[in-house]
Amino acid sequence: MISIIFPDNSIKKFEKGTKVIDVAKSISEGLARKVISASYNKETCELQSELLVDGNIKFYTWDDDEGKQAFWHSSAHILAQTIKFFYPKSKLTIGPSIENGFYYDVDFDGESISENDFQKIEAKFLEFARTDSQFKMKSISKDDALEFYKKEDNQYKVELIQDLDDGTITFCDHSDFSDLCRGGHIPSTGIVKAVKLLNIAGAYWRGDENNNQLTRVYGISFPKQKFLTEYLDLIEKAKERDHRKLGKELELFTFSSKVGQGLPLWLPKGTELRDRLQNFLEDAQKKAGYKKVISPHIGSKELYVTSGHFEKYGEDSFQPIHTPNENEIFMLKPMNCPHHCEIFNSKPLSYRDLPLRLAEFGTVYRYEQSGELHGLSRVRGFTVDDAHIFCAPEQVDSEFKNTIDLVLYVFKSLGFSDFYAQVSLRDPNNPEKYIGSNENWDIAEKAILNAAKEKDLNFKVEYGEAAFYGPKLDFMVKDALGRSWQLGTIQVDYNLPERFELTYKGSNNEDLRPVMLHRAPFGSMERFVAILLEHTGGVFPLWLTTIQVEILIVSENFKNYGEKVLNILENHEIRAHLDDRNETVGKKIRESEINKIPFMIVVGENEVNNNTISIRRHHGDDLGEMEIEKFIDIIKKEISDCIPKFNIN
RNA sequence: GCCGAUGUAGCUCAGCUGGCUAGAGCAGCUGAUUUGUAAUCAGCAGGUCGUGGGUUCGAGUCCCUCCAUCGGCUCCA
Repeated sequence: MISIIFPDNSIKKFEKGTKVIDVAKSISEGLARKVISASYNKETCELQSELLVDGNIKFYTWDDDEGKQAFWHSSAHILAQTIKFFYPKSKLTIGPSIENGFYYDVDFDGESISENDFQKIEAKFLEFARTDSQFKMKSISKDDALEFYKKEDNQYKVELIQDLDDGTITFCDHSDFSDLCRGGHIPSTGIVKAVKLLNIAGAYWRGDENNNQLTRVYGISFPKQKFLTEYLDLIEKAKERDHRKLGKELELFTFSSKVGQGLPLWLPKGTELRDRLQNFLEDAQKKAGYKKVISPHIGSKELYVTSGHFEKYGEDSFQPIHTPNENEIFMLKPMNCPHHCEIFNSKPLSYRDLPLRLAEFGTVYRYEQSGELHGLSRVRGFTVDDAHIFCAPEQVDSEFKNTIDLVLYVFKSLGFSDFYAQVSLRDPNNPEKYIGSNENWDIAEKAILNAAKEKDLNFKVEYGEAAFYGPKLDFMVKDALGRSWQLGTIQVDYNLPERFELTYKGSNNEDLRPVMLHRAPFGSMERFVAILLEHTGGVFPLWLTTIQVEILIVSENFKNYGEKVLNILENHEIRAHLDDRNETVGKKIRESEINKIPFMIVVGENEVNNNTISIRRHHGDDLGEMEIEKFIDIIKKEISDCIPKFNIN
């Protein structure tokens, strides 16, 4: 007999060799019907697995993430089966589940597949699913496994198997299809009732661009047709919040192929928005002891040779700018730090001057790969809300934590609650990728981890993601379609102070080396506005929005009164606009709604006679007729309630 | 940069298997209307069909080049 512990901590005895599904049945038939995957002692297992030792069991249904992963992973098997049916010569590689669905990477070996083929593949997929074939795991010797794929001339699977130990290799069979697989399936194919292939893309074998490029087929599947319909609706709705669409509709920014790829043009409304964000952060930074500086958009090549960036990125960036003097070479500024180092160097400093916090909304230019450009989220010219904190080593800890506070303040002010922190450390296997001493890296990495813990951040550690000059902590936020983007960032740098030979005088008149912190709460103005648009759907907080009040006159006869109202509002520093066009009220309201104006004021004969205004909110709430002063109180209170307040402790 | 898809008026789209002067709605302009909570009516104007080349008696439609955009991959100081 073995003892099995359930999630509620109850313990039951079972015969050794009892199947997982039978354990589920022992609880209830209902559970046994719903359960689609399970874990035993924290490892995924099959429902048909026989339990041989004591352990903790957990059952998963479609409602659990683990259940969905098993469902989609199993769907990838069916997709592979279908692809093999239509393209017998194709070579399968890997087919995992992902956050939303699954994919399979396939080498089609000269044959081609396109979206036009999706329909027939989906139909065949469902046909295979309806055979309701069980997923069955089997162990196989390394030699047999290699033999199996060598016969198919599948070098990818051979490569995978060669990395595995004999005795640990398993295949999963369903119907007449067999695939190398670690496990974690739903019981049978019949549970999959709906499937949709989403797109095809190129993907490099093992994620390395020096390897063959495979064809990745993305799909998603569901246990009910209805869920698929709902999912597709959700995607359509999310596309409505795409910042590229909203940016065009709200006239915030544009691009021109004549200006160049990835070079955004900020329109008047977008510029106002961006300025307001900039002022908001600058106010906070002023209170937090930052000093503003300004540096030019180019710098001599020597500057970047000194910083090490030329060696690292020179080939892949915008190329040097030449002058009539043969030996004079400048580079477009790809970052602000080297300039700020020279500002630090501009006069002798002592420990009493530290921490020195130099802030600049600095525009930089990076030659991003053309395929990477994405609306405002990834561009070639952008403005970093940059600052560099030069401090004594013993100040790193507190400066780092204060900076986290500033970033959290920015996020909170703009309603970003769904984010996580990514701590990026060295790749322990490739120490040569980084510059700076091991000792300094250790100190910096420890400082970041401590700060993240102490500030109670929801963080995960990624090895090998550090910048070449130091470890960092990035604040990651998702866009409308669930893609993660880095916004705020804080980076420790022991390297540039070394390269620029930065020193300050200690209390004993000795020369000491400062530590540098790079930080940007927004990340960049471009990307921040992009994500802000997608999160708010273009309905910005009242304090941030460009036009707070649109005044609509019922007819031209009330233009004078409208102007009077406009005047009063402007005197109270409320951002209002008078729509005095010769159009119907209905049309003006419709346009104000489309432009997402928070308040609409309607004035006509009634209002003129009563010396009042009528208020309508965005989305249709009618606040009725009231005196102007009363409205001013209401809107002022709302603005002050939502306007961010920054207090330093 | 790589794989795949897309590109018709300022915007959103129609244009069948190649066949007369390429259509619509919105936006714009002009005029009428003086309007009460999500589109008043009429008229006008607006396109070398992304670019360059090719096939053809004939190309928005077929083929190639380049450019840009979109979905991924790789990259992201």
